[in-house]
Amino acid sequence: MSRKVSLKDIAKEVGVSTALVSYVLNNLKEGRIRKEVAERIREAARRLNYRPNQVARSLKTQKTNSIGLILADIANPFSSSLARIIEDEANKLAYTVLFGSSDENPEKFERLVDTFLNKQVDGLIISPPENSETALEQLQKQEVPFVLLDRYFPSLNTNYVLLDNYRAAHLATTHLLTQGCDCLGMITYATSLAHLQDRERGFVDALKQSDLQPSRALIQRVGIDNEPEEIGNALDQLLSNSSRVNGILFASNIIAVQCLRILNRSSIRVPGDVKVVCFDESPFFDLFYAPLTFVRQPLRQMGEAATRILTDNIRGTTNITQLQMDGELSSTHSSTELR
Amino acid sequence: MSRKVSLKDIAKEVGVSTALVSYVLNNLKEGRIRKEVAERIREAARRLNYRPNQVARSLKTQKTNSIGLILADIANPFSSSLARIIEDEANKLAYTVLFGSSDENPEKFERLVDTFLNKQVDGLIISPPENSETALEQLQKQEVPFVLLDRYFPSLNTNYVLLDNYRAAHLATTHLLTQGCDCLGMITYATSLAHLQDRERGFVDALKQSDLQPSRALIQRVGIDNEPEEIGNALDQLLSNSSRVNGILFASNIIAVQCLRILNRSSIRVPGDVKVVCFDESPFFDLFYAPLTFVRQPLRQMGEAATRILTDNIRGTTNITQLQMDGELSSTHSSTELR
DNA sequence: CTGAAAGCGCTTACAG
DNA sequence: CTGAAAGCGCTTACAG
Repeated sequence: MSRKVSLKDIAKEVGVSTALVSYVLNNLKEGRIRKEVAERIREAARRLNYRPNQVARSLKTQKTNSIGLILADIANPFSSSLARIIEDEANKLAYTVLFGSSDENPEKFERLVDTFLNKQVDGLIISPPENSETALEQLQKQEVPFVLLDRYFPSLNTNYVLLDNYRAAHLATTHLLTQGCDCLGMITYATSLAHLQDRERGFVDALKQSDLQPSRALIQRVGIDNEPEEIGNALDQLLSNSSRVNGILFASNIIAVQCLRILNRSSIRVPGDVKVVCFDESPFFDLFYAPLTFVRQPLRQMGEAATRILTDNIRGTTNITQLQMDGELSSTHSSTELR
Repeated sequence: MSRKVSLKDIAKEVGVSTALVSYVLNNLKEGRIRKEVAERIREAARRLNYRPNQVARSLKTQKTNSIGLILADIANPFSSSLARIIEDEANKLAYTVLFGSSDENPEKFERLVDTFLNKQVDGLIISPPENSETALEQLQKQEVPFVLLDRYFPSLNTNYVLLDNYRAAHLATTHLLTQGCDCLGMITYATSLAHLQDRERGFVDALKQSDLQPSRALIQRVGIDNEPEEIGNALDQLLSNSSRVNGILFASNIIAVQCLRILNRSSIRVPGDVKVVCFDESPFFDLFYAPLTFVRQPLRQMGEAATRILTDNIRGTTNITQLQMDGELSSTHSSTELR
């Protein structure tokens, strides 16, 4: 690459100090620099195609204006939707975002954190995997600004922004009951992650508290790596003769899609034979022949809040913000359009 | 944040120069440093929780080991799948990735390029919007390593990796013809983007060259911003009485989903009333009641190739690589599983 | 085997 | 209004 032009080059060109060039290009000391000199500096910068080296600036200012975003898997539509919202909000606040996928693997997660911190990101937005508490405590000890997104650890007093999963699951379950289901099933994950346990508790409590107590309720748990076979087996269990459920709550959109495709193939009709409610929304739910009911997470609010809380922390705020937002029950064929 | 520990702190602690510390921690001059000293340095680094400051390193080495990824919209599953593949490949090659969405807007695109270059990324992977040729020529002039992904400009001699869209569309169209469609439609974008024009040419040429010439063939073009209404109108046009098509090629998965949902609601049966082939794959296609045929792009090969070509260029290669990869016609209910 | 020193490209307190 | 100079935290040619 042809040598890049630096402040020094401009200074030489114009015949002033680099300090002055820096002031002018950063619009500092506005009134205190001769208009004429300022203009010559700007002109030279333009002419030489000057590009401020943010790396040098970062080294000096100890700020990179970049944040790290760690999700389970950016290829998951739920994650990429959040990523997009965070990107927009971060850009608005003059931050760039680095991203990484943890694959639910705490070691990989720690490696990502390490890489990002070495790159001197100003803070992190994290959807943490299981068993990452220690790593997060480490971050707290090092006073790295971060906010958890979508997930949290009750044992840790950190910033977080997530759905009120208990209420959402409660709502979804009650919906199934009022739709007349008397034998309910849930397919969720075998995990210690609190947000998923909240969904399970919401399911169970809704059943307990309802007058419409189902004759049976079954919970199937699959691995968080979403093995299609395992999900298929879970569904089979719920639909087997001995436990024929007529209402199912799916704890994620991936579980939902996997199960709906199986229902398609087995010609089990929704909602005729079995009613379902899914967690998370997807524009693709519209492909299903019947309207699907799902818990819509307020993704935009969540992403924006997480980004704002993070940047506030970066800029010095020390208070901890914990947000549980309400989801709403929605249904395709009435939902917002895909873009 | 409690002051960070630097090389200097370790040097002081151990009683050696920072140079030595640097050598040891970078595993340089292996044989030429006393084992005992090296061990003491490593131990101190560990004990003090030393974190190498990549910003300082980058300033000195003129390499950031990060690449910028610019897509149309990271929230689009097609984009996020590519992003994930690129992330993995980049990590393997010791690069971190920054991302940005252009929203098909050339001004926004240029801003992103600018931001990334100011951050001194070592190179860019770009899915360029319309009218970004000048910006790309600029990059060439500045000798910034970059590779185009999914899209290209025939007028520009740049690296690129993309589907052979002409052949893929040809294949898809021929498929519809052999399925007995005698009145074909295509819904694509009104755009100068070459990869989409290639799809259109493939469609048209397949018709011309076939013995199974359809009685009519219609092309509807919608804006690249995917206005649902516009897509709906396009579909209406194809299905209106005067031009009742029985086979449609959708130029993107977004167009496909939008149209399939409308077909769902209008109770027009696929493939009974109309057969369709979609571009791009989506795990969610499985939600559709009937098997869907689609052009599967070799995303993994594309993402990996783009990343490798870029890093090769960063490391000094100067040759230009242009790859058009073959897509294959695939169908849900037989495709790989969703994870 | 090891160290002193320059320098990457900025910012910014200080001095005038 | 403007400049000289230190310093951010590294790397690395050079010298010994």
